[in-house]
Formats: sequence, C-alpha cells, structure tokens
Amino acid sequence: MKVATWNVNSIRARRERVLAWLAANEPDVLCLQELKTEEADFPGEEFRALGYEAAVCGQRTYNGVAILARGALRDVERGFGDGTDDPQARFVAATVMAAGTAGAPGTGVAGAPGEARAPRAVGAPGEAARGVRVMSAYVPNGEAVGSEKFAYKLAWCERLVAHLRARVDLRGETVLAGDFNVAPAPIDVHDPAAWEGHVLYSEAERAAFAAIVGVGLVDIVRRLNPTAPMFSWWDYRMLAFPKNRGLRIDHVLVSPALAARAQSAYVDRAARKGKLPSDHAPVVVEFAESAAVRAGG
DNA sequence: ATGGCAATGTTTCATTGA
Repeated sequence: MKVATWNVNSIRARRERVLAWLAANEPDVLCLQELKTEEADFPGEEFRALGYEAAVCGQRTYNGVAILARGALRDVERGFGDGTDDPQARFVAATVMAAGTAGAPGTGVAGAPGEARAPRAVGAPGEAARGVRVMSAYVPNGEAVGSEKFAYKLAWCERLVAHLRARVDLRGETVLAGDFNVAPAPIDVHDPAAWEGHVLYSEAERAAFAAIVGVGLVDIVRRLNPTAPMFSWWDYRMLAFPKNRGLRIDHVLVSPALAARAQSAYVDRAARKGKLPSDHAPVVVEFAESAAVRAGG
C-alpha cells in the first residue's frame, strides 16, 4: 500500500499536474489539502477515470481537503463534528476498503496508462472488512505568533486532539496525513536559528504537534529517515527551492499497527519542479501488504 | 525590517499563504 499527502495550492490550478502525478505514481491513497474549491467544482470525474474515488470537504477560495483512493470509501466525515460550527474546511476522514491489496504498479490490475477504469474490487475478505481509516488535515497557517489566527491554529490543534481521542480507533490501521504547518524539530528546518520563534517553528506549535502525535501516532517519515531533512515545502520566492531552503511541515502520522508495516518514505521533489508547481511536494509512504493479504486472503 | 511568488476574488489591487 502506497499512501501520499500533497498540499496542491488550488486543485483547479493544479488539476493536470495532480492527474499526471497519480497516473505516474499510482498511490493507493492521496490526501489533498488547499483545494480552494467547493466540492461542486472538484474534478471528481477526472480522478474517477483514473480509478480513484474521492471524499471531498471543499470551500470556496480557501482551505479545502480531500481523500482520493483506489477502492471504495466508506463512512466519510467532514469536519470534527464537535459542534463548533467552524466554516473552514480543513478535515475529512474516510475508511478506505482494501487499499493496497491489488493493483500495484506493474500488476496490470490498474489498467494501461490513460485507460479509463472503474474502482477496483475489494481484495482479501479480512482486509475489506477492516479497511484503513484515513484522515486528511489542513492545519491553519497561523499567520504570526501571537496573532488571532495563531490562537485559532492552536485551538484547532486542540480540537483535532480531542477528535482523535474521542472518535478515532487508534488500535486499528489509521493514517492522519496532511499539511500540519509545523516543523517539529531543528532537522526539519533549513535554518533553525533564523526560524526559531517564528510561525511554523515556535515552541507553542511544536508542543501542539507533539500533543497530536502523543495520542498514539507515529511520525513515520521521520522514523524511517532519522537523519535526512525531508523538506516538503519551499517558499516560491528567493530561489528557495533550488537552494533547498525548505521546511518539513507536511506529515504522515500512522497508528502503531500500520507503523509496523511501513517500509519506506520519501518526498517527491520532482513534483515541485517545472512550470507552476505547488509550493509543497508530495510526501509518500509505502507499506508492506498485511499478513492476511500476503497469505492470499 | 522588508520583499521576494502564486492563487483567488474583493480584479488593475487586497488578502492569504508559509
């Protein structure tokens, strides 16, 4: 199973780039952030033609998140459902059925490049019954430390923690992926001394991120890559990308059951290149097939 | 301390992002 997350900075502006990336990389799950689009304008049919179902929590102009997956999506939840009446579209969850049980690149199950295909059937019975719970999150930017938006960011993270504790089964196979807008440690910042105390790399934000992980999740990209920076975002300005002045702010957090199956993780820097890229690159994690699937169901 | 780049709607500039 291959799972990815990508802040695309407008799905309408990045539609062709995302479609091409899906066709070339064939992840089982892709979490998207910053759609900047209502669900009605989300290009769902084009993703369906590539074999992906979509769960979308959209919004005009700002925010917006989605989950794309090969195979059926069940129990879609938009927002935290915590009664705060928050209009910002920053969280969507869905259960992906039998992700990764078939259709890996080269198997031919997914069809020839460019060939329209329906979502593939579920695989092993045990896997299909259980599924993988996937959450796509777009943590607020926070604008500046001490600002009103910064307070909203910290409060939003507390709401996320409450949601994870109350509503998510972390004993199962669970993925929380997205743009967290927090660099957790010095290794995640190109110049930690310069960034210290600024938004994205302040003590309060690092504590908020630690609290999210602390519910019982694993920062699997860092666990699999203990010494590499793994930057996922570079400023559009100042030649930040060619100079590799980046931050690791997009994360894939997984439950222990899934962490045990994780094999590799990487940032696809190639997707940040070329004309009109997003300022974020996709973060990808690959998992071994579950024991039930390896055994043939 | 500032601006630099990009997308969007409020469109010939302001807002937001990170």
